[in-house]
Order: sequence, then C-alpha cells, then structure tokens
Amino acid sequence: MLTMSTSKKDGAPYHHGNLREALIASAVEILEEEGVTKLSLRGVARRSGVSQTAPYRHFKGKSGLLAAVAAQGFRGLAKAMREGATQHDDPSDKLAAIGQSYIRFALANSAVFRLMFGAEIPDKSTEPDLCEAADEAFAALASTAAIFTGHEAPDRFNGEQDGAPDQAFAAWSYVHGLANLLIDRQIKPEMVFGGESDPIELTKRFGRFFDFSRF
Amino acid sequence: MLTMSTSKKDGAPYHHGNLREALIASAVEILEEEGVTKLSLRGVARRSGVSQTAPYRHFKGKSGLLAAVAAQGFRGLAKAMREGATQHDDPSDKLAAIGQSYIRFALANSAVFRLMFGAEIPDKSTEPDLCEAADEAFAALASTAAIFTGHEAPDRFNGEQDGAPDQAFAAWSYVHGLANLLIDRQIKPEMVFGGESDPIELTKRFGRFFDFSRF
DNA sequence: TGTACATCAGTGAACGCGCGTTCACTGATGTAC
DNA sequence: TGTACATCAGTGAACGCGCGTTCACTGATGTAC
Repeated sequence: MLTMSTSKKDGAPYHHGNLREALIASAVEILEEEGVTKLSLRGVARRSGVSQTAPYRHFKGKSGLLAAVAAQGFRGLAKAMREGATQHDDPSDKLAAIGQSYIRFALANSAVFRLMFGAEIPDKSTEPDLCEAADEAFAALASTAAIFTGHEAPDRFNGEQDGAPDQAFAAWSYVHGLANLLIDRQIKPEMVFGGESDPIELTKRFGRFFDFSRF
Repeated sequence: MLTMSTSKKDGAPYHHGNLREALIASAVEILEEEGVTKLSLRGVARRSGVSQTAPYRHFKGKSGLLAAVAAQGFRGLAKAMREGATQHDDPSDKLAAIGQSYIRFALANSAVFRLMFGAEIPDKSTEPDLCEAADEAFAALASTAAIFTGHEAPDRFNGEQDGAPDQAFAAWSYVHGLANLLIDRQIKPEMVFGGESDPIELTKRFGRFFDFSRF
C-alpha cells in the first residue's frame, strides 16, 4: 500500500491498486442486479473500468472469480450470525438471533446467497478458500446449537461436520428453507399477515414450532 | 392421436407427433446431466432429433420451455406428496410422509427442483400454467397441515396462500431447507450418521425437533 | 542521489464458439366437395 | 372414392451477438548497486 501509485487526482491510473476487491465488488453488483445468467467475466471487467483480460491477473478464470465471491459471501454470513449471537446470553435467544441474521443476510444478498449454495460452482471442494469460509459459517451456527446438548462444540469442522449436534442441522434446515422460500418469493410476508410485514417477524412466528428442548 | 402418422417402422418421420413432450423430456435430461447453465434451446432440439427451430412451434422461446419444465416439475412434486399422504391416516404420519416425499423428489430431480424454485425463471407470475402447478403443490402440503389447526383447508390458494395455517409454512420451510441442503451437498447423510445413510432417515431424525402440537 | 533492470499489472487484438431468434421455405395432413 | 386446397409442423440458412481465453505486448514500480 505504501508504494501504491493510485492517486485520487488521477482519473484512470495504469495500476488500479485494489483490482481484486474491485472485481469482486463489481461481480456482486451484477449478480444482484441481473442474476448469475448475465454475469460474465468481461462484464465484470467492464464495470471495473479495466480491460477484459485484467481479471486473469487475479483469478484463474471465471470459475475462480465465482468462488471468491461465494467465499466472501460465507464470511459475511458468518460475521452476521456471530454479531447476532453475541447480543444475547440465553442460548435460545442466541439461536433465534442467528436465525434472524441468516434470513436478513439472505434477503439483503439474495443473488450471492444463491451462488453460495447453488450449483453454479460445480465442485466447491476444489476451492480451499471457499471450503474454509463455508465451514466458518457453519461453525458459527453449530457452536450455539451445541449448547443445547451440553456437549462442547467442536471448534473446527474440517468440512466434515462430525460431532455437530442434530439440532444444528435441524435449525439450519428450517432457517435455510425459510430464507430460500422468502428470496424466491414463494412465501411473501404480506401474504401471511394479510398486510405488509417483516420477514423477521415471520421467522419468530414460525419458529415457535421448533422445540429445542427435545434432544 | 388417431390421425398421427408416426409409425414405429419409420425412423424419423417428418411429423414427430409428440414433440412438445419430447422436448420437455430432453430438457429435463440435459438439466440433470449438465445443469441449467448448459441448457440451450438448440441443445434440446438436437437431443430430440429435430431442427433447431422446431421448438418455436411449441413454446414461445427458451423461457417458455423453462416454464413448461418447471410446471411439470411442480405437478410431479404435488403428485408425489399426495401419494405419500394417502398411505397414512394419522395427521402427523401424513405430514411426515409428505415431507419424505418432498425430500425424495428433490433428490431424484435436483436440477428440476432448483429450476422450480430458483431465479432462472425471473417472473413466474407471467406464466399462468406454472402458477397453477405451483399452487397445486402448495395445496397438497397445506391441506394436511391445516388438519392441525382444526380449520378446514381452503381448497384453492389462488397464488395468495391466504388462510393457509402457519404450520404449513413452518413445515414447508423445514423440509424445503433440508431438501436444499441435501441436494447442494451441504449436509451429507453419511456425515451425520458417521457412515453411509439414507436422507429419509435424516428427515425423520431432525423432524423430532418439530412440534406441531404447539399452535 | 542516480540509474539499470527485473518484476509486476495492465492492454488490445484475435481466436473460435454456441447461442437465441428470424425468415422464407417445404413436406405432410385432413377435410370439403 | 378422388382430388384440390387450407392448415399445420417441421426445415435450413442466415443474422448478429457476447462470451472465455490466448497471446505478445507495454507501461509502471521498486530495488540493487
């Protein structure tokens, strides 16, 4: 950073200085505005104001960019869940807050969310960074869910998820499904309440069918 | 059908006779084998052994074909759920059977399932047939879930879902989430059980956290 | 402090490709008479 | 029963397009001396 030449007075410097991050940001924008189908490496470069071959300096082709976007998404989701959880002490409240953060994240970043979990990236296991980010997100959920069993939460899951308690998966399934149905507009909050309403309210309302005392 | 000229002895008759269905079937095959990204109208025509412009006789472009595939998917899902439900009398058993049918369908038709719920078809409301098929699927779930409230199930939802009980949405969320996590390989049955295992067993196992007596 | 030079980050032309869709057409079908 | 003809279902050439990726390149940077 010390030696960066990018100056604010300079309109378009030869060296961008932060192209990798800029490309990811452009990709996210296109993703959210136009959908995965319309996302092209050339379009991303164009939006970043850079030649169409510049991205190859930072990613191994289009698939590399997609993986980086998804990884950043998982990191953001993990952070959101952690922040939600730390605002409460009671395990039930913690878990509820995590679920709400999850829903909020999905709604605010629906195209990225879809990319993270969809089939657009065929084999996630070939992208170590992506795996690590995904594990981080799952760990954020599982560590709280583990409290219900009284077992200690394993602090790493190695992409194996061994030892993660059933509730983690059950809670994840529920919240993941609600998130998906909401972003796919299969459940519209206003349809359930009969008026305009908040998806988070929905999360709480449906959540009472979930009984974590049963383990 | 009476006047169809397609004869079995004839290798490639000029008139196909059943091209619409054949195109949908080809689309499903490509979808499951190669993913949405690789699905092209030309490829579908090719696989059906027909010129690349023939599909335009039966669908209004690529988007029309996609909608037809999704609609057929929803009909199949609705049928599977209904068949699952009729094998039991107890409402809880009925609901559990519906969930299991849902998971089975998703796993057996994962690419179609993704298409049904994903963003590949941008505005489903412009396709009346698709809406109708989706409503049919939701109705199959909601009519059973409604038993828990003691209220009568509305027999149509008009794409509005008004009057559908909360449990229907909660159960749907749970089962939809588990289905998605399974087809996206985020939860691998063998990871949870520590050995090879059956996704349906998972459905039951996690399902016990769901308490439908609370309404 | 000044300069030669290796390294790094970006350029721009070019490749070959498959796509969605249109158009004027032709072969097959079924019906009115 | 035979035939003219409207209708239907498919053909094949052609359009313009944007894409991913490669290649040899050039401008900028930072360091060894």
